[in-house]
Amino acid sequence: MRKRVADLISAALLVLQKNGVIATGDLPIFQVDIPKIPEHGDFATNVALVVAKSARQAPRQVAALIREALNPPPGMLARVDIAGPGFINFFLEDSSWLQVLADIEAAQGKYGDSTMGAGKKVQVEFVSANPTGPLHVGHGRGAALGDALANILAATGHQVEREYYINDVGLQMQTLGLSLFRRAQELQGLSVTFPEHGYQGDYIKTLAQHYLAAHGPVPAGDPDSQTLERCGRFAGEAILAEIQQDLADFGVQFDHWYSETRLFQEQILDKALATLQDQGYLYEADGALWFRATAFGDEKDRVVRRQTGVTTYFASDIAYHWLKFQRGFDQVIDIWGADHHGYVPRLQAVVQALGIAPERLTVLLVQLVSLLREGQPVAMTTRGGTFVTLRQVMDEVGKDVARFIFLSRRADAQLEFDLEVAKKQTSENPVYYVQYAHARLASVFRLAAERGIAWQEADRAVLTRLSQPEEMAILKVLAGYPDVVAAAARHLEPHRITYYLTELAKELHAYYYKHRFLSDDLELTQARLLLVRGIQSVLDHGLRLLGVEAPETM
RNA sequence: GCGCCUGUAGCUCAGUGGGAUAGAGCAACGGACUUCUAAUCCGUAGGUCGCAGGUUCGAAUCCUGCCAGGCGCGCCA
Repeated sequence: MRKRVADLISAALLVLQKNGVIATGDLPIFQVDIPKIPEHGDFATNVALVVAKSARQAPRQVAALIREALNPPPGMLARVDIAGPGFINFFLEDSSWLQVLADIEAAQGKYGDSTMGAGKKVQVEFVSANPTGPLHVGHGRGAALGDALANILAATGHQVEREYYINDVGLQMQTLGLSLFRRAQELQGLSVTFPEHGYQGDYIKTLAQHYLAAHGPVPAGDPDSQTLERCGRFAGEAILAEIQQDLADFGVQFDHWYSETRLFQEQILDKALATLQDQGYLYEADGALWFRATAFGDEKDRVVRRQTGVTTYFASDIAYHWLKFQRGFDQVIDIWGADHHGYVPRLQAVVQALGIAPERLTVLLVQLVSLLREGQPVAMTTRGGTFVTLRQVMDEVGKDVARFIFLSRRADAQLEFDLEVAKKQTSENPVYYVQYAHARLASVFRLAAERGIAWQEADRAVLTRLSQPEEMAILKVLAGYPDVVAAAARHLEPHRITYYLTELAKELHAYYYKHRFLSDDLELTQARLLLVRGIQSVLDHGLRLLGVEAPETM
């Protein structure tokens, strides 16, 4: 609907260009907004304010000329006002909003989808937690965000792949192996000193039991390298399996689980570093190999291969991102915890050094989640092993609640998650508000079916029975949905969907309270069923994007 | 010390590439169930948009400085 108005204005501007009122050339960029106040119409544009300067006339005069030049189809516009400093306010005929319901019906459950990303291949890499411990709430937020984002990008026509990068190489795996080894020794009654930087969570003890059951007793003293590696691999694989189960239960399906090990096995690291070498961005100093990150604005150069000859984690990331673009993604989105933000400039530097346009890599930083219980912070230390896992949160409040709360904030704002509030099945908990709207409608349709009410196509004759203010308000909200999805995709902000759904649910609840849908007036009943079916369709679509269930009953 | 994020109602947060009188939920207060699901609805009250400058027709939004909170600044991952 907004687009129809914008097109109308563009056409008018072309007329004015031809008449020499405004400068020829590209059309100026103007906005068509939905005003906050009804008195300002259904849509308002600032076009006259934008054009006024080049036309060398007062904005209100320009606005009048534009209004003259408008050529709307019959029955579309009720009124066009010029207001304030030169805004043009459009008031649509009520009946023109009814088109929305026909649009929804025609889309067959896909109203909100678009083709804006057609032909674009996008990778969303998220969670990617190291397989050294269970997923915690912070990972849950990243999971909800990445998954919803991927859904939204897919709905807007992008070709999307979800990927999880497994850091299963390096020092941390040795530390993990040693932690397991020492716990195993403890279980055998040997007295040990636990490694200072070891993983202390209880889950390591459990894994040690499993290890002993599978491989038999461990020797006293320090492990040889083979044993250490076996312990590390055992723990890593077991933890990864658990992570995969957690994510599956959280409703997240990855297309690829990419192991860092492959970067070595398939010589990808060598190829990527060779590319940088060819470009002249690598140099030797102090016995190490460095990447010249300062050439692209990073604050210092970064080591790629240590004095010891072992490559760094950063080197793996160079290779991994080189590979991502080799794999043909137009857009690569990484979702990281905000504590890694210092890492962004060097990775952006790598992308540029590889000759890739920097805007093709987007790193989304997810701020941390602080967990509360009854308003009191829940203590969390990462290494110490006292943290709340995603599994615990899922068990306690449910997947849908957790996802909805995670998606009810901008990613770059810190999130407070109160377990007690999330557990309440009350209005303090917005997810139920939206789900309830959907279930309520399902209930209405069940009853309508029982009463044998005939369905009706969304044709004009029936729909003109919709004339109540609540009905007009709903139509306008429904008309805005495609814009919301598109904006969520453009800005990579799923929370826009969350807010929209809450608003739509509010419209439904108010409408439901005030008017009966099923009445003796068959035509009116059919019209209202069409309207609320449109609502249900959009609620369902939006909740699906968020990865939250749309229940039939509650 | 340097860098990134944040600062909007009592609380948690929205605020659409600068727009007209800054919004929602919760909490508070007052109302509404013989009805298609009250997990709902209606109403009241509540804000110097952290502070100070600047840019312009117009700033919560852009720029600069300051203040406060969070997170980073390894040849760790």
